[in-house]
Amino acid sequence: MDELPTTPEAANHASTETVLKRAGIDPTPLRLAVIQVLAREGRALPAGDILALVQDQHRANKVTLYRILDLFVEKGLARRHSSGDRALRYCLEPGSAGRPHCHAYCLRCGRMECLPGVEGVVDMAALGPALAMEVVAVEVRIDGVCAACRRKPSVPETPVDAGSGNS
Amino acid sequence: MDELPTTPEAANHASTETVLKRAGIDPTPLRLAVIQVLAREGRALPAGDILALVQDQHRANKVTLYRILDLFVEKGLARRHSSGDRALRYCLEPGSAGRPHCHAYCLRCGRMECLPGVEGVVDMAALGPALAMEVVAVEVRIDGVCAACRRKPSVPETPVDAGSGNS
DNA sequence: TTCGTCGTGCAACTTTGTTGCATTGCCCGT
DNA sequence: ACGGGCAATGCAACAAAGTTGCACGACGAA
Ligand SMILES: [Mn+2]
Ligand SMILES: [Mn+2]
Ligand SMILES: [Zn+2]
Ligand SMILES: [Zn+2]
Repeated sequence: MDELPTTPEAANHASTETVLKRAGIDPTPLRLAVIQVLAREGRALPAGDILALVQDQHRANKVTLYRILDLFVEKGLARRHSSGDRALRYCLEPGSAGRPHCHAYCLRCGRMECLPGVEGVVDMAALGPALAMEVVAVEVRIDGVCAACRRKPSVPETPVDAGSGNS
Repeated sequence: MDELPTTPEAANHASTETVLKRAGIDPTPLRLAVIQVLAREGRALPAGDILALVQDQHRANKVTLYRILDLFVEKGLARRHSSGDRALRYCLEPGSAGRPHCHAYCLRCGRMECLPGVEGVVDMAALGPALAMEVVAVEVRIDGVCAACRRKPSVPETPVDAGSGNS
């Protein structure tokens, strides 16, 4: 089953199907399209953006998309994060390893990049009082202005539409 | 110079007014009620909760509340945080120091407690790639189950049809 | 076939927050 | 006192993101 794919496209399709199956998820065309969008973009996207990208190839409904995203999160395939704006964002586990990771959110363009895992970044011991709680997850988000945006004139343009040139 | 009252109670009328004035905010009755609720609760509250608490004493409209909260955030009096559910939460700077701090969010009861500052908790150097961004804020949230909730039966309300005389 | 489940779609709804505009009270210059 | 701004508040309508209820077609098991 570890055949070398001949093209990146084929690799993407073949391996995402395998990923879904191994997670116990029936690899329907729509689910494949969703996971491929997430894999291709490699960062945390709001559902609206995912829908727009998926719809480039597939007719799709937002309710179904939300259900697919919930399923991915439930099965540990994807993670859901909040960005401080109103929309939650979804990303794959980078490297398909199941480790939680930090994010960087650009307040100007709305891009949310995945960063290394939280291990070594957060010193849980320094949070004394927090340890009164049974920890389930640790969210770390760096808000700021990304390199690309800093290079651009700081035009007070339309603020953060969470859109990335799609649709 | 910035002597805080020795008791939290004393803080509740005389000093909240001073805090507002020093922040350049006209201390209207409604604004005083809002900051007093935040000071009294000492944790991060969603706007809906703040409105309910304020309305115990004061007739108030949600639009005005949102505008007051925006103003507090803009003037650096309060902070806005996301909790993973879709309501943003507001808290005062603990100790009236202007330092950002971490939070603990209970997934069961929804309480969001303020924790110590992020200094000493997050190792920014460990985030290599993130440093491509000009950092504006660092959000750290610990999700889990708080001590109080862990003590309670894990299922608050289950539609189990045990023989309790319900037909 | 008949049945049940699964994946999807659509409309209506809920929650959270925002916009537009009216009203009220206050300060300020006349 | 008068009148014009202006700040603070309120109300209704709106908007974005997500959820619920229900229907429908596909498909496989009985
Ligand atoms: Mn991520
Ligand atoms: Mn706080
Ligand atoms: Zn950017
Ligand atoms: Zn709790």
